[in-house]
Amino acid sequence: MRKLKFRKDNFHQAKLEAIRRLFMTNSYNPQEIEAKWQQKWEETGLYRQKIDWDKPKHYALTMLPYPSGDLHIGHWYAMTPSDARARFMRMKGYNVLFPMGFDAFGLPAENAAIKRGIHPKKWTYANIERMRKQLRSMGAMFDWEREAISSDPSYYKWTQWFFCKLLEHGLAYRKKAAVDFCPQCNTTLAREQVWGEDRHCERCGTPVIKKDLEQWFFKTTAYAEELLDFSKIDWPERVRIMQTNWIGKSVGADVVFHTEDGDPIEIFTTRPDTLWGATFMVLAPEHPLVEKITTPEYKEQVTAYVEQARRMSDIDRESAEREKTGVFTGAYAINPVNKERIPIWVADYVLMTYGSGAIMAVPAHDERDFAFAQKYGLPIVEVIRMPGRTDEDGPLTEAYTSKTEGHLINSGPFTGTPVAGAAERVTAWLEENGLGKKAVNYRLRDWLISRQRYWGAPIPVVYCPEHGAVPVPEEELPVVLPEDVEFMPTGESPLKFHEAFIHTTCPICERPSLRETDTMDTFVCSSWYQYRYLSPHYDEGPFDPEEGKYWLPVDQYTGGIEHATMHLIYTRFFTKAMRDMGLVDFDEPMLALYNQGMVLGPDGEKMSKSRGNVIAPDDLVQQYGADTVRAYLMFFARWDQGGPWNYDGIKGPQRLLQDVWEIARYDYVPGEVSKEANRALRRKTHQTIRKVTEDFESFAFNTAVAAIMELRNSVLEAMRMANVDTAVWEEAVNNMLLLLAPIAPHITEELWAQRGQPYSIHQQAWPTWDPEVAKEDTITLVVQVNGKVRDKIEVAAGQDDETLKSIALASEKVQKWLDGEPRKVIVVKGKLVNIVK
RNA sequence: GGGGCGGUGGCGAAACGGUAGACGCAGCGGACUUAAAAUCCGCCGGAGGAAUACUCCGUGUGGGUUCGAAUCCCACCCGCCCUACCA
Repeated sequence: MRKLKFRKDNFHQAKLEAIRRLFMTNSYNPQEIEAKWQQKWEETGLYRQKIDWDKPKHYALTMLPYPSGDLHIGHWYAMTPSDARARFMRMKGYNVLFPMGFDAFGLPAENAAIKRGIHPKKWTYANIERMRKQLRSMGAMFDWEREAISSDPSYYKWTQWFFCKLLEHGLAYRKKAAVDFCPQCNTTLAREQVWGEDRHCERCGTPVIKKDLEQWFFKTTAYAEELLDFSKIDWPERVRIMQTNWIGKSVGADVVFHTEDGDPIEIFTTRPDTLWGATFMVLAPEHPLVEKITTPEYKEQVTAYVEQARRMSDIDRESAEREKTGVFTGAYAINPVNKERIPIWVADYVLMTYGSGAIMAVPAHDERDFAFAQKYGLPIVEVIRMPGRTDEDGPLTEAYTSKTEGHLINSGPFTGTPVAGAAERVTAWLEENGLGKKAVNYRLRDWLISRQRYWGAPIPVVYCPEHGAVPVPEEELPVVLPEDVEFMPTGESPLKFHEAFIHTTCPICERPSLRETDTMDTFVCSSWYQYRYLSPHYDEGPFDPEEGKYWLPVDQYTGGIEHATMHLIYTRFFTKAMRDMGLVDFDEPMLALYNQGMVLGPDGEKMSKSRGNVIAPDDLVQQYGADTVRAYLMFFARWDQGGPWNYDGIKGPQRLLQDVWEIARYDYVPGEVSKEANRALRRKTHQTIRKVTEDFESFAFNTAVAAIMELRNSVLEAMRMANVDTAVWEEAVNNMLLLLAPIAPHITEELWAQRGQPYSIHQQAWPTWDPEVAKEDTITLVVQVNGKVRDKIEVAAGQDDETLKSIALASEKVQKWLDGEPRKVIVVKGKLVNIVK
């Protein structure tokens, strides 16, 4: 196709100007129409989402916000594309559930109470009120009648109920352990909430300390193996990798060593094939056997070392760079495979929290053991021979750790066998000889859920002098958080001092007992919120099973990557536990997941109040209207990547909506109609439907908006030239509105109404394209010589390879570059010919 | 140390192994206006050239595979994120 060169048409130019002047009084006023339609949608219950077994369902979920007080642009960035996708699915014919709520327990509320004397409840609910309004201004299709707030007693009753159920099923337990404690927040933390090299608190950044406390745990490790299976969900590889690494599965063997006095010491190793090279053992300072086996002459220094390790912060202790330290206990163990007598040491590089808290040390084939052996002059015995190495090469200068290259030496029956597969063979041999057994260890720890704070769901447990920890019976739930409390400047939980709360009776024997004063980690609340949304007022269970049958599980989840190893593991754990309790009949809470990126400040840095680079959505909505803000957020970058905010960039989408406003209201009168122009506009319309549909499917919102802009450009061209039939014009304009409806719901609704179309545009069927109409009549045949473009020829579409080849060879421009017969000619169907000289 | 993601015009970005830079922003020239804003028309990767003829160079760097590479492979540099004595 020759590109249509349009001449400027003065008549229509003048007409356009006249029309534009007319619109001055009737111009696009987002504030007015947005408020109007938000109200109408609410009045007509347009977004009420009800079970309809005749329609396929789609449960779209976006991560619920914490009610911090103001809706951040990041919330808009997470929610508006999710909303657009949900609207798209609805127009595609799905019955879509798209709920919203608040993760309303948590520390900031309590800190505000301490700092400014406002009660956490008052602070939280005032914030929720404010944020609800802001959320409404987005024009999202949230069904507000399904709103759930985790700090409502009607919600946390069921959080507590889940606690009791987990306890009943052996998935919750209490134990004394050295746990991470944030001195600033005055509470213990889950392992996942301790971040970074300096091991700081996720919330406030203060380095954590270790404390020995009785705490409640959820047994996430019970599902460690199943959590590694992602075969039933379509989640980003990145999240799967992060979870896999976090769970950290290692396969090896448990081997029992014995001290000379016969005390057994169990160790876990991933390298049973190096057993013959174990030249000493190391116990963690906290290991229970340390005290027993230490000989009198070493008692003093061992005790001192253990004391010192206990006092040392995790930062120092767990830093890999630090030089390893340790002390000899005076005791010896017998290596079970070769009966060698090997010394037992205590060193803090061995952690009590992993494996059994004791290791066999094989300095020749483990970097840490090598460094330790060198420092303390312990023997290094090589048992895996590196290919090409001989005895003449002298002692090893570093640990040789390959599991694939080399063969075993000095290893009894295994001497001479290749290292590849040796671990498995040795494990089998250990089992046959009763020396050890195959074992699997996970890095994943059980989830510590106790928090020494007030603003959370109370752990529903009573401590009876007779019966110990007794769960509160279901009919007495919820254990209500008392409101008449006084906040300590230290951050200490006021529950501890609330006499009426603490003192109760044992549910079993009615003896005076004390209530648990710890509350649950807020991640417990958010582990099951997707179920509460189904029926937030239901009071016979956490959710109405009738609703569950229809809506569950979540089909599409969207949210930030930062929850990969926290919320997203916890909620999977919850669902698996719920399945095993018979509450649901599926294995995974969310079938598909998509992670959006982050909007950065205009300076390219993470937005923060202290940097002063925060973009306030309220101001933007005030200035441009919600539709423009939505369109810009979807347009400016790939959704999964995000990027810096750009003040000028928003003008593009603003002009788009402005143009759409004028186009849709334009009283089109055809002038001199050309068949070619008709065909071209229809083609563009149908191509755009195809492009936008595909882009919505794959979350490529930026190119979807770009495609609509292109259609806008074509429609403006037709407006100027007045060279298409009215029917073609109408088709283009109506489809443009339909395609834009999920992105800019207000303006499209308004224009749809103004054009006399039935309410609501959001209930219309998503447009379909006709491949025949969308097809190109001509193609640009690219002709290359040796891979370099030498000509571009417009030819009719659908010609066979031979024809394209002869057209290409006939080109004068191409002939210039040829001398004689080409060696080879490659034809790419309907696209390109490459001539190889 | 390990793992992941990314590096394309002045900027945000497009591009099933097949015309690099769609779409948008900014900029420049022009129209309209007393003027500005808005709007409209045109140009817009770099070099050479009077040129909308044409040629060469261009997707972080260096190699490789291929008729053909931003795209696939190897090595390296830079940026961001996660993880880190896990036996």
